[in-house]
Amino acid sequence: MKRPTILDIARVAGVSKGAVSYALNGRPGVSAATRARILGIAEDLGWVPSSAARALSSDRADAVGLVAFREPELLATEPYFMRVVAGIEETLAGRGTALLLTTVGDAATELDTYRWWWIGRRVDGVLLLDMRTDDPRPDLLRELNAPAVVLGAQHEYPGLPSTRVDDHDAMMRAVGHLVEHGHRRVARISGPRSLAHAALRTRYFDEACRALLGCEQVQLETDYTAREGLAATRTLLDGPHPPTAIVYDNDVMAVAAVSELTSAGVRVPADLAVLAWDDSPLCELVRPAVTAFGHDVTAEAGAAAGLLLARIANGAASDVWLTPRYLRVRGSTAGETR
Amino acid sequence: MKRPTILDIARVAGVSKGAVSYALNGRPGVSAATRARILGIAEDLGWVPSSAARALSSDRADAVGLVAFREPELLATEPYFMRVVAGIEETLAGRGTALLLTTVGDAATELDTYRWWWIGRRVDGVLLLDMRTDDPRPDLLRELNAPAVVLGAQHEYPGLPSTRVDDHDAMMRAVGHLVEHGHRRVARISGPRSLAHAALRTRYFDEACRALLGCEQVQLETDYTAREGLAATRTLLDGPHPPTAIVYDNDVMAVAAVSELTSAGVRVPADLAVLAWDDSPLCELVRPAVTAFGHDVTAEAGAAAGLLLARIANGAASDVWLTPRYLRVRGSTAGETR
DNA sequence: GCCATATACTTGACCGGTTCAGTGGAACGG
DNA sequence: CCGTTCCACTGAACCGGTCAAGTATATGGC
Repeated sequence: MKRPTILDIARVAGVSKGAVSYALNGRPGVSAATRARILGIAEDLGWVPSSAARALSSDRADAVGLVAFREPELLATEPYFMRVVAGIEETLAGRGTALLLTTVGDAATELDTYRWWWIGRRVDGVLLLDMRTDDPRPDLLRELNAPAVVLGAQHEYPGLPSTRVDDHDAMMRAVGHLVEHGHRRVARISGPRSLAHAALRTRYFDEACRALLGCEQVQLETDYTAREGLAATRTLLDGPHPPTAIVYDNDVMAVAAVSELTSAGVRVPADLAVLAWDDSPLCELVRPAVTAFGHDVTAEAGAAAGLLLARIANGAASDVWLTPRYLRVRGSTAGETR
Repeated sequence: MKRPTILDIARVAGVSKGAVSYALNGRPGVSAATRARILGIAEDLGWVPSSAARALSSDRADAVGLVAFREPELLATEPYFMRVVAGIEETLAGRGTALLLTTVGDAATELDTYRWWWIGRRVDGVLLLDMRTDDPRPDLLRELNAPAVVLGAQHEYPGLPSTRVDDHDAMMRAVGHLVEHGHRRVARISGPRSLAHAALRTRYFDEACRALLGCEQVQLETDYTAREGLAATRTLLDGPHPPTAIVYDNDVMAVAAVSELTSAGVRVPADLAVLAWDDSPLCELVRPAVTAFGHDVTAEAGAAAGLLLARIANGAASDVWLTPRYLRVRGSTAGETR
């Protein structure tokens, strides 16, 4: 049982395949009656366009790509990535655009993937995630002249439309929230500073502390895993001036810390307040639930996908500012102390 | 700057494009010297095969598909799915095969996706996940004659090679583990019984309880979310004969329960032992860490992807049995009771 | 009644590969 | 020295769409 082609439809309808093509694509050139007849025949035959043929002749792949360059462990634990994928899908679904997904272990493979996908026309464009400082990807994509959109950019990337966030105000509010609850010794456990957003938040944290507490506070760097997050927490608490509140740069570390600390007899938030940067269902999984600065990751990813589709369709290139982050106050900073 | 084609290479090399095709694909028909020269020119020109052209002429898409039919919330929280994706990628990467991923919200869209992907030749085959009772997908894929592999099948699916697991022995060991620790009233909080594995585990749990405890024990059904898991837990503990141990059908519910209960003053495992069916980094995130029955999801998914590639390449169709599940004993069933 | 225009098609080139049936020349055997 | 075989390569069809250019028929205006 061979898959039907437009030629099969043309034969049944008694017209040329050109006419069938016009009819199926809803463009002028066929009468309404003929169009309806052709559509009916296509339906009867169970015709589905050959993506390869379409891609070859119209130079579109009807697919966009997403490359994940993360530790496998983190990829599995952190809800962030799947929420991004879900958001992208929400936009792509129904528009006939597919999502190509791959995970890579090193930066060279990452660049090769973009290059092959684009030159081989597997994708019409790509989404960029987790921008790094001195990230080689924007240059590559500009060189390739491939449509690309940056998800959650902290600054402008010339030539690459982005969904933009600004953590500056959010960080001010985060530290402000802790200060309001009486904290004077606040620390932060950061993700790797090679990531642009982690580096920037580190700066913003310093600024916020200077503004609200009069001096900078200690910050430690980790790889975002629960293991390193816990180790950093221990380092801080065992130090000479243990903080009374810690801002964690992701949900995984914050949740791990709350679990570990409460079971060790540390009262959260009475002895130590915990605030997570990314909000996710994980934050509700532990007790006390974790106060978090969050935003609608799914919606953001959907917006980015929309931006990419627009860029592919007509070269549009304006940034989209995301709705500001929200502070979801939960027990880990403001619970009953008992 | 147009992308180079094999015709460009042919012109530079002074041969026909047929010769270039032979050279690039490593098949006989060109001399070693010519082949080397052509390869060099291709490299210089930065040539990358057009996936569309290749797909069109050779009737291969060099891609496989994965359709996720899950609650968005669960998709984000449960590490399972991302581990599957990572495992698949591990096998596909380097073989030049891409992964098409989509999430769907209903069964009709799910089937349509498979149909379009296959008839439109977007994929050479698909992976099936989360088999349901009376799942319509095997029939559809057999009808389409599309290569497909079932990941984690509990029984044989005629025509569909599978990676097979058998939860029967594992369930016996799980209940045995709890009985050994002195538990006589054991309950289980299941995932939706519309899922084949959840339904089967429900049966196995009954069998294990009859064999090891002399009578069946209570089981409640949920949708796998933390919310319903907690509600079911409450129902059990507030009932007339509260269990002293609960087997949760996924990591999310078990972890949520441990957090909630310990913060409510329930001692785990002294008052209530908790065992999770799927092991994942989540289980290590809470205190006490959650005892879990697990298996190497990443490796399993990789094996399934390998099976699919073999099936696509040569129609091979033998099932692969996975290494048995392991029981990772942690604090939630065997911790110091203090 | 005749030319201009619109409509509803047809025709065929084209996208960039793969593949099969030639073809010309060198090597080889007798 | 001629016929056969093998090798290295050419030429062209083909995959299934898209689309620009061409054609035949109907419609309209004056």
